Amino acid sequence: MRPLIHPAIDEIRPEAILHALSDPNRAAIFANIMRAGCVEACSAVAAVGDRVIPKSSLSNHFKVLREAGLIRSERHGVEVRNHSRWAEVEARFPGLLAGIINAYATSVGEDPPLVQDRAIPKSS
Amino acid sequence: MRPLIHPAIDEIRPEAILHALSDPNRAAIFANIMRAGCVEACSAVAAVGDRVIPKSSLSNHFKVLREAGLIRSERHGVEVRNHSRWAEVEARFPGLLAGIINAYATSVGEDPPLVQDRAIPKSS
DNA sequence: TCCCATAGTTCGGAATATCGGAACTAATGC
DNA sequence: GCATTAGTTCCGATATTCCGAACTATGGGA
Repeated sequence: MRPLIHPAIDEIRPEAILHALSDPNRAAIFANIMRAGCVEACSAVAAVGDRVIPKSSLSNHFKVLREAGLIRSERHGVEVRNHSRWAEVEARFPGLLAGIINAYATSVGEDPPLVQDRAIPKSS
Repeated sequence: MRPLIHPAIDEIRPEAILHALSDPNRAAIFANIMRAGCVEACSAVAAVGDRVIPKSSLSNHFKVLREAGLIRSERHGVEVRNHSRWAEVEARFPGLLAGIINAYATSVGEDPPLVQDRAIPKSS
């Protein structure tokens, strides 16, 4: 299990961000990470829309978001916590993420790609 | 040779735009269409950066941009003229295209994906 | 009208990427 | 030790991309 890889802020490329967010599932996960106080475990995502996502696919989605520079992932014991890197990305590419997230929000009227949270087990 | 297909403005989806522009070649072509007075023939693109693009690939790039709703293509005799649909897309997804184009422009310092125009033959 | 040149599309196969089930690792608790 | 939970990795099936070659469509001569 190799360590989690994060690009430095000046290594982040627009094409990687666009590719990562061109998948509506990943865009929904990323939007959710920002809404949910910037922390979301992989296991907190059960489904996007009405489609259940297998965990190998979820793991890969988080990897793509991470390696695009959109999130920062840290292992905490057995789980991984994901933080949005919005502020860093916004500083480097002003308006990029807002434009994308707003565009998805605009098109939600026709096709809501909302993340359905899995009930988090007795973690308190 | 089937007719050129353009989505209606309310059929344009953010994921299609992001996918289309997540390819630096296509992003460079699109940026060039906007810079060059919103008209550019397929044959006017010879290369992006130092990489020559075969015309079957170019044809496909224009198709992806067109079907994402980013450009409008019209046949004029033997050639095709491409117009940016910036204004329409901006009206539906404010800030999206500006954010993307600016992001690529920002990262140009490290890796310029500029379109090299082919000399247009005696077309006047 | 026939022929040619030009602009662009379509075909098809190789290379590449994505998806997801099954097996695996790593941490924690009993 | 064994079980459970969280997540990753492996790998085969499927889908996508790339690009050379063949094709189509238009316009312009002779």
